[in-house]
Amino acid sequence: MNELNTKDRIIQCSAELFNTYGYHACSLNQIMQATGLQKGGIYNHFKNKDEIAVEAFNYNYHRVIDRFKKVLDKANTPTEKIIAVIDTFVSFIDEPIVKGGGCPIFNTAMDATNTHPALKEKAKAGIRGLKRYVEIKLDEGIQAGEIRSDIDIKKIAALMVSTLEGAIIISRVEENRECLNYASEYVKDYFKKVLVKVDSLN
Amino acid sequence: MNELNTKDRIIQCSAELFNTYGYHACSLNQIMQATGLQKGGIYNHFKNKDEIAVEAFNYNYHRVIDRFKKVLDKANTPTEKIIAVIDTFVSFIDEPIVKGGGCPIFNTAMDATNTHPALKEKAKAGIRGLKRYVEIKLDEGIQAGEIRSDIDIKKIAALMVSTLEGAIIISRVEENRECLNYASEYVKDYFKKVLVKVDSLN
Amino acid sequence: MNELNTKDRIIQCSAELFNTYGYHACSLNQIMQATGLQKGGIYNHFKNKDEIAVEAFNYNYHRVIDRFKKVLDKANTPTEKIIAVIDTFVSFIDEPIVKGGGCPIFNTAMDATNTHPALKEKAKAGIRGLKRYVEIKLDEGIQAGEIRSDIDIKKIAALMVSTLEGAIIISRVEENRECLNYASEYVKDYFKKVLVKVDSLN
Amino acid sequence: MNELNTKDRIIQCSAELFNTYGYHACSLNQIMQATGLQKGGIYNHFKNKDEIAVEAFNYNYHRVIDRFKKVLDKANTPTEKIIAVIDTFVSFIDEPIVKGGGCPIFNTAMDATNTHPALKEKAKAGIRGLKRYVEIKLDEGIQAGEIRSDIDIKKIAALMVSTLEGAIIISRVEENRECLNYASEYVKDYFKKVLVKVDSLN
DNA sequence: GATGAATGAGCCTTCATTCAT
DNA sequence: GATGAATGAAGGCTCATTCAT
Repeated sequence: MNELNTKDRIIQCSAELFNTYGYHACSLNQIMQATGLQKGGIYNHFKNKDEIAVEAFNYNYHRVIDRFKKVLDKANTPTEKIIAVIDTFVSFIDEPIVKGGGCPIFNTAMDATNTHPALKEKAKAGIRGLKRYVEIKLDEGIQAGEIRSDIDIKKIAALMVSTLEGAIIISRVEENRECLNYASEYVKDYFKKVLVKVDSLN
Repeated sequence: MNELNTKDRIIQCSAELFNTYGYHACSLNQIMQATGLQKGGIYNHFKNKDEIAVEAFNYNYHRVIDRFKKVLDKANTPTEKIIAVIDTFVSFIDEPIVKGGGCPIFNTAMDATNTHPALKEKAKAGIRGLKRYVEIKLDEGIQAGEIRSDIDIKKIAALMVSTLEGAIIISRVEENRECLNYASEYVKDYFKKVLVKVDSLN
Repeated sequence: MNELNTKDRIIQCSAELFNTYGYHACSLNQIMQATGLQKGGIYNHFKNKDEIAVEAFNYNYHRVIDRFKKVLDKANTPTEKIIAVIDTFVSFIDEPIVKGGGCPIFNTAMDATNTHPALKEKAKAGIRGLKRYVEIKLDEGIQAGEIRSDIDIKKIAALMVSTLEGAIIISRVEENRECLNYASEYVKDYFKKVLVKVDSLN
Repeated sequence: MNELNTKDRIIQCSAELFNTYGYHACSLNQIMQATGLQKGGIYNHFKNKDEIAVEAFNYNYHRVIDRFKKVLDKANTPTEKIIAVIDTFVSFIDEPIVKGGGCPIFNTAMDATNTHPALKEKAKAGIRGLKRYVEIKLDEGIQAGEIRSDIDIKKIAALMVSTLEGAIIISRVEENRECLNYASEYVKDYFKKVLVKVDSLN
């Protein structure tokens, strides 16, 4: 039960490596070393490096979503959940989801944009999924009457993701939380002051 | 005067290639093909690929700064200049500074973070330079009495850069302006409504 | 009874593949795919690829001999049998004995000559067997008094095989019957005009 | 002048290796060893193994044609030239044109038929060239009035090539001249007794 | 300055074979 | 008998770099 089959072990190991180094800078030799398998042992489970990369991305994507779910589970009200969403983004820097740090979805997006069409599409869909997740949480807040109903959910979600992901990239490069703190504070403040209905705060 | 020396030609060509493909996915063969030079012709000017990459980054960085300067030259007041700063970020998607698209500073930052320490430091300094540039423009606004003097310049600049760069990444991957439009509108609105002194609008 | 055991199925499948691609260009993966077995399922019946190749050759060799026997069964006189021998060679192009076409004995001979000593010996013996078969048919003609008794059986048989096999190779490559038709017509004509006793034609 | 450039050296070495082992059984490591070059040194001159194989075939093909030309140069009359053609085929066994033995054109034809379309086409054209060469020599005999003018040149040439090439294959596998001797004697005899005009022998 | 042949390590992938299940 | 995971050598090819010309 605690045992992991080989294919999954390869996926987990390479998920870390791809997130750390990117597709082209991560070699099969690194995956071999990380998994303790030989070339052939890896190719018994995947037909080529692309397939590993795609499955590694899927794995990382789900870890991102799982992190959101896990953190949001502890939040009770829609308002709390939105705050939890923001905190989850912040956690990408404090406790990276995957070795290599940052947000694996955006890391892959950048890495694959002009070099790996299939992977780029996966990352693109991943970004859409991330925004959609935020949109849903905002909508739940509206349905619950906690959030103003006159806002443009899509725009707000896009803004939140842009700001927080942009800040994650900066904080990852600068190796400090400063920028992400600014973003987190600001977005939380904006949410509380602008989006939350006045009477719901009472 | 119109002629370009070989070294600069190599830098320009590889600046495009590195921005498009990243350090590891861009080979010297591609640079050879782009420049029309042979191996030796390139190595006469640089001692290795790293050196080319570093100079290519410098070149791209200055093109970014030049773009800001050029656009801001047309703005008269500090307030107009801040708006122009925002518009410049937007222009990264409409008229990419370098082939490959997006912001070369952030592209390099992502590419080099775990794979190329020297280049990462360059990108880190580049991001700092970008934020500093915005800080200076905000400060000029304060000095001119157009912008509220009680704001945290560093924080505001960081937020602007985070939001707009995050949106640039998304728009680049999604191949449409939507996300960047949201960001641009929002940041402009925030600037006008929150940062600009009330009486300065009269 | 109609069922085929696994070992024979492997032999038949690989006989086709080896005749089509040759020893080195035919991989175990192809044999796996053709037989529907996995690696182990094949290695349960053969200790290595060589053993499969040898048995596949045997199988193909016997199919060649069987084809001769089957066609010659319909011929009544020794003279008719010689003509049938020639027609059988022609049939190698019209209705290939094995997928991949041509004569499996000569195909293997060419494939194995400098690369696979054991297989080469098998092919060498196969060629000898083929010539011997023709010699026997010629001898039967002599014994029956239909063929001139002063001919050099060995030489005639060798000539017939050389000419027809050479033509088979050409026709296989050219993908048309032209060359083999020439050879067949000529050899038949030679047989009738030179080898058959004058009085036996009356 | 006696020096050979690297590309030609690669071609010559691999021409031998391909003729000996065939395309699939000849590895780049063998070519490396034979030429004394490293991988990269080979790939500086050819874009891939196919290109080497094609140029190696061209080289071998011309060596075949050159052998014919060289031997035929010593023959004076058209009749002598035809005899010389036959002797040239015989020489393929006595003094192989290329290491590996036999006729490189037919060796390649067999090797490439189902595995290497491009090479097969080259071999096919090579066989056509060989037959055409014989046709021309026969035609010269007719023009000179030494050979009967009522023969079907195309058919006779095809028969000669079939018989002699078929015999070369057998003699190569059997490692003795017997079969080729039979073929050579027979074809010469046929030529002298049937094709040559009676009065030209006086 | 520029060439391009040469290096040799490294790339991704496939190979024949083994063996615990 | 059959599976298919694992091996590890070898496959063809590309890489960044060097250097004699």
